Amino acid sequence: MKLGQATIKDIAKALNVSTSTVSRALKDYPGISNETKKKVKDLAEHLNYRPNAVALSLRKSKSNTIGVIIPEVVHFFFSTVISGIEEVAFANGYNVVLCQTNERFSRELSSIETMLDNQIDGLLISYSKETEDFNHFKKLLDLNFPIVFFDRVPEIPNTVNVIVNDFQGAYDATKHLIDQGYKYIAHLAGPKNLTISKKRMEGYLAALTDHNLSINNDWIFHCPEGTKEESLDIIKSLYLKGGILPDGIFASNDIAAAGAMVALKELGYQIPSDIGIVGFSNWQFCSMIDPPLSTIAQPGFKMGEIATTLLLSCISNKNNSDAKGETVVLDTELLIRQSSVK
Amino acid sequence: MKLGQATIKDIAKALNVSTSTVSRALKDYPGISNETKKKVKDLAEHLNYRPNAVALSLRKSKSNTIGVIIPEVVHFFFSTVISGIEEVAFANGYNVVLCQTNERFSRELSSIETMLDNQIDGLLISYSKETEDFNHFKKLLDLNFPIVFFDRVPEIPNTVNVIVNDFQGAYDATKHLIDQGYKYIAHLAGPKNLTISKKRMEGYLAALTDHNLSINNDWIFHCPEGTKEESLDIIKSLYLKGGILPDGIFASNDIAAAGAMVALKELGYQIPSDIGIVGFSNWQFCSMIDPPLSTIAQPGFKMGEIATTLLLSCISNKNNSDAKGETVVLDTELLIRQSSVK
DNA sequence: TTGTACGCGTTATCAG
DNA sequence: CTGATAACGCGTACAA
Repeated sequence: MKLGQATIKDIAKALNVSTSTVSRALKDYPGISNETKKKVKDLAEHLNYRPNAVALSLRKSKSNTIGVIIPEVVHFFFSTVISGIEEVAFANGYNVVLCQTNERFSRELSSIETMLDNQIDGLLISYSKETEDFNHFKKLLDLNFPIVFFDRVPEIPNTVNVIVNDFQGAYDATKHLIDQGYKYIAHLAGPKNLTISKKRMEGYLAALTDHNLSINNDWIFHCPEGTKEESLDIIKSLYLKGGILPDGIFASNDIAAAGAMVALKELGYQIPSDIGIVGFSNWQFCSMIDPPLSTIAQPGFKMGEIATTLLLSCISNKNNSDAKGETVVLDTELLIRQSSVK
Repeated sequence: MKLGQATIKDIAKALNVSTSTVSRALKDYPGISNETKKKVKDLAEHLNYRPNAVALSLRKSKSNTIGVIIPEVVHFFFSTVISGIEEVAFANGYNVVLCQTNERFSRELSSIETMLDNQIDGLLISYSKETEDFNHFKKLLDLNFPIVFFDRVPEIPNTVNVIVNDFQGAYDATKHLIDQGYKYIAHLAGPKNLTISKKRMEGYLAALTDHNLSINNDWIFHCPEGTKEESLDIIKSLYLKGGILPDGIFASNDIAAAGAMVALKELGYQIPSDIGIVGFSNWQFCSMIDPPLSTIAQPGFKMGEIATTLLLSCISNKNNSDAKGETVVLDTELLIRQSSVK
């Protein structure tokens, strides 16, 4: 909207100079007399002049804005990443526009379109669960448009990615359960088409194998929704079936772990004495529930910072075309709480 | 950045017509032959033409973008509000730029400035804990700039606000504790300068008074931080002091309630049999902790929807100047879980 | 039915 | 040291 904001033109008119003079004076360009410079600056301050960012974008074909696309804000990990992104972006004079896809592919597509219409200089994205086709990314990458993927990264060559070591995190979690004496460990896995789900599953399997524990495919459950209810139902029906049952659960996310915990408690099991549980992400509630949930902490803030730093450097190096792909892998941390300590 | 995107000019050149013809053809203006219209549209589609939103903003002095300022994304309530905002905004062709202040006044100021530089059409804001001076809002309001306040609203006449009935929510929570037989009810209050804190306190006090319970000022604690640790410390030191102690706690937010719960459990109290607890906001963890936490649910999504609807109508009615203030009050809902049921 | 010219706010370039 | 001009991409009043 129009705020009656003073423009460079207004200043020029008031001072009887040209707009170019005003522009130069304001930016301390060489070759402006101190006198006019002072006059201009004083008036600008007095009128509370602020350059119109839209006009600048148009003129310079650069908006100083980056787009961020995430699945959901109501998600501890992602909201932490956002904070990291904002910090670095603001510190470097960049603005952030944010869209959540609500895990829907169509929303992802339309968000990207809109952001491009608005001339964003680059894109940070963690794609939706529904996204199985990466052509919308490839098209942009072919045009040399700066994109950094974080957490959920596509299998496309030469992209710039920031991820956590999901394999290692899952391995650590599972090994920890094993070290605690749990021998029959089930896994609540994430959505099938996400690499993070696969890596976590692999870490889980590797830990079992490395410790000579057998793998039971009936104890690996996919949780496409990721809701508490989903895992609650899964675990309940598993334990109600009877037979040989797991004495440990590694869940690929905390919500699923919490659901499992509720289910087990309702069935009368004691945690951690009967069954040990470890989650993934370190949501705030982990330390609040009973027993407190052991989990794998992901450095979300740091991920946001790094992803943004990388993106900004992509943006400035866009000419030096030889853009090799790059994947930064951040370490996770096993947080041992009571849910897994016998 | 420049994406090699086709412009209206490119189409015009390719078709040997003027840019105005192209412009008109694309928008189905009257007075364009069907023939050229078709040619233009076909080529536009073929080139994947999309209008440059920045140029449009400049031309029309309208960006179709609204700014949203909140204290923190990592906050269940606010992230829910964001979803509501996005829904309505997108449905009406508006974009959303988001900034979090991290509860800092300086960040609030700078975010607003930046957003104005980017020509946002209106602002949705829930201000920071540190904000005690509202001049930055007043200035904009005087210029007739569209602002809608939500949840945390300033005491300025004739503003447009969306809030929940904090008084009633707090009253319901406290009354519920009383109905359950708790007689000595403490209050963990929010930051002093927020109206929501005051209202919740008032609701708490009114419920006590209405039920002939005495008010004990030593049992009212302010929690400026709102962290778990803060309330944990407060409650621990209270109960370690001994003497007559509360048998009920109404916390003005769930995190504080959770902290209190941890403290009490560590001290060996049973919840809810010894002490009943009710929180405020209905974070996801409420149903996961043990015992599940009774709380007051706030309709965050709806608040976002309504606030945005109001803002958009402010934006379109900016001429019909007689803008009276308006405050929409949404109902809360008492969710009774085990933490408060004797 | 179509084209010309201008302006939105800014800066880069070229002249003076 | 300063000014005029063009351009970024688009829409529109006016002219033809």
